[in-house]
Amino acid sequence: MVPKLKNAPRCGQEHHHQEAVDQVLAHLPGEDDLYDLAELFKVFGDSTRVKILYVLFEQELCVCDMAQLLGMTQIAVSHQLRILKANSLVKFRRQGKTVFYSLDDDHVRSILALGMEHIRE
Amino acid sequence: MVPKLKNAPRCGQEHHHQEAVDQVLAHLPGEDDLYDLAELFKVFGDSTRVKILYVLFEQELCVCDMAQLLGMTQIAVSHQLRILKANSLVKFRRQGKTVFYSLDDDHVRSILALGMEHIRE
DNA sequence: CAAACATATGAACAAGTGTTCATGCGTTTA
DNA sequence: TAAACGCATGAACACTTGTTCATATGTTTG
Repeated sequence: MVPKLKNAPRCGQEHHHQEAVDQVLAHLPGEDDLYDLAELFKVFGDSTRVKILYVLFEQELCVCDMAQLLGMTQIAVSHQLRILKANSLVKFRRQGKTVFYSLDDDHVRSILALGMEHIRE
Repeated sequence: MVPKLKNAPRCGQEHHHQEAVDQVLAHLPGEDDLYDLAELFKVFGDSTRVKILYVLFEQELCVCDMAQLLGMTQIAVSHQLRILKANSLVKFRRQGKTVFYSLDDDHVRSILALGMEHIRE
C-alpha cells in the first residue's frame, strides 16, 4: 500500500513560465512601497477606524462628539485618531479646549467610496 | 495640594454640536456595511497579500510562479489566495493540474493605485 | 489504477493589534 | 494660579491573525 516514492515536499519549479515571471519582476513596485501600502490599508482595516472616517466624511467633529456617535470611550477614540493622524488620513485644528478632526484629503474619501462600491456589487 | 474635586471620568457631553451629530447620523452607512468595508481593507492590509495582488497586476500567474516570485512557501501563498478569493479580489481558472489566478476586476486595481498615490505624496 | 504532481485544507503555535485603566498634558475660567 | 475640562499617552491584557507542519484533493501520466 505504500508508494515507492513520497511526493516531493515542494513544487519542483519546473513548469514555470519564466518569461511571465521576468516581466512581473520588471514592473513590480519596490519592497518598501508594497510594505507601506499594506500598512496604509491596515489602518483602514478596522471597523472602529472606518466608522470614525465615515463619521468625518462630510464634516469636522470633536473627539467628544465622535465618542458619543460611536458609543465608545473617549480614550478609545483618541487612540484610533492618533493612528489615523500618523498615517495622514485625518487632520485637526484646535479651538480653545476642543480639537476638531476632519478627513485629510479627497484621497481618503475616494478609497472609502471605492471600497464601499466593491462590497456592494 | 489635593484638588477639591477630581476630574470627571468622562467627557460631560455638554458642549456638543448636536445639530452636527444628527446630520452625521442621517448620512452614515449601516453598521453592517461599515463592518464589511473594514473586513475588505483588512484583506488589503497585509504585505504578503499586497505583493500577491501587485504580482497579478498585469497578468495571470499560477501558484508556483507566485511562490517563486515572492520567495514564499506554496502553502503560505495558497492560504492567502484563499482569503483573496473569498473576498472577490482574485479569480482563477483551472488548466490541467495548474490553477491560474488573476485580479477579479478593475476595482481592485483602482484601490491599489489610489493607495499607492497616497503613500507617495 | 497507482504514482507523481500542483494545489488546498486543518490544527497549532508565534506575533501582532485594539481595548481599557491609570495618569499626564494643554487650555480656559473663576 | 488652581481647579475644571477636553484630550492624549503608556503599560497590560485579551483577542485576532499569519505562518508552518502534516495531510488531503483533484488532475494527469505510465
